[in-house]
Amino acid sequence: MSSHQPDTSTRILQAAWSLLEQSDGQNVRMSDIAKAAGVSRQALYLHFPTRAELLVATTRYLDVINKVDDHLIPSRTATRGTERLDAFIEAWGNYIPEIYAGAKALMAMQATDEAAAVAWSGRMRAVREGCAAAVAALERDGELTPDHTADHATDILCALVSVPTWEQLTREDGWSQQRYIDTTKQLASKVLVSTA
Amino acid sequence: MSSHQPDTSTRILQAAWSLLEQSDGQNVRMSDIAKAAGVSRQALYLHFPTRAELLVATTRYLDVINKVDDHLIPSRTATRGTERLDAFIEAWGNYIPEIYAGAKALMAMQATDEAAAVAWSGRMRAVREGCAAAVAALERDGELTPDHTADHATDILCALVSVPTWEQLTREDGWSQQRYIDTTKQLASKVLVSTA
DNA sequence: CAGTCGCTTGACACAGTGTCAATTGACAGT
DNA sequence: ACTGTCAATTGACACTGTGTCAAGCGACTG
Repeated sequence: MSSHQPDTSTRILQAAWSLLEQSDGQNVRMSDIAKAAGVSRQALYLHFPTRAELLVATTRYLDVINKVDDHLIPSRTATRGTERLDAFIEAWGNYIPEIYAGAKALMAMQATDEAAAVAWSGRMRAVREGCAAAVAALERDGELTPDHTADHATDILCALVSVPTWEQLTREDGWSQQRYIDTTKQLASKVLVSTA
Repeated sequence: MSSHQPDTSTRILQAAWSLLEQSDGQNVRMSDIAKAAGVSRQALYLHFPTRAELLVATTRYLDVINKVDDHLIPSRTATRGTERLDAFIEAWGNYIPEIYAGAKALMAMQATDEAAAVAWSGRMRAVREGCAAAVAALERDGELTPDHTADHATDILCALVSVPTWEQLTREDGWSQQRYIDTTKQLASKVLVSTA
């Protein structure tokens, strides 16, 4: 609603996202984004100090667009620990493809840009909290395997649902999204739940 | 043995590797390598056509230095499927830290450089063959879980022992190499072996 | 003594990021 | 209408890093 034309910052973010999505997060230059947004290259720097910040802002913009919190409601309302684990994997696992292009661009920048590294690890910290909550729910219900401490189990779950793992299984090995979700749920159960 | 001074190509590869190792594969420029090798920057291009090719050559050089085949002997001579699985994880898992810096540099280049992407996926194909062999050994001994086909199980094992997963657990989560190896063996067993 | 091989020197083209200064156009408030 | 301000444009520039090119040089070989 509101204005017919979104403001320039928003148009830039939309253009950035559209290009990132088209090219899986690769080879997106500032000048490309400017052109797509119908704005001069310098205008980008009036709104975002660096390319890294623009990328970060783009992923944040995505969270708003996709109403990421809504995705997580089933996970938070799930009662039993195992249900919660499945709901978390379902929610996050299905969110990965939404943000993959942005994640990839940001991960690629980490190598050279310190700010990008910090930004990305911040976003991953949020996922880790989701993992930790799922593990805590298992532990509360006495379903957590005795093989691992809660911290240790959180590390494992985090690795299982990481973006590179998703990328390898769905992009390189050709798994469907459904197979990815189902199998990840099953692996997490086998590995973390004692009474499975 | 032989000459007191190794030839220029070798000196370049040694210098490249030394710098990659020092900086975990990041921020290593052609000019840095040239300086470290005591050679002009242009000399690098007389021996390797591009930075990507030099990186690839460096990882190949590592395989020779580390006698990668020797590492794999215990894996190939293991008799039972489960032994073989453990031996493979032990061998490859302990080889990852040796090559990590090179892997990281090559993975970072994939984003922009097609040749680097091809080179890296080629090297990963070799790992996949190791995974497939371990899974085949399990299947032969009737120890493979009925939950997955052999192909599917290979995909899972590949993901479990991937470099990004190793990176996350040991570099971000602070796991010791020993814990990484032990836990990965345990996870692989739980997930792939029927009689575990 | 000529040839050639390996390497050096210095210059250059190119792409991409980030910076700067001058300018324009629109939209206030008085 | 006059002034100020704000958003954006234009065009130039610095910087970094890769890759290319041409000329030259020293050592070893026939």
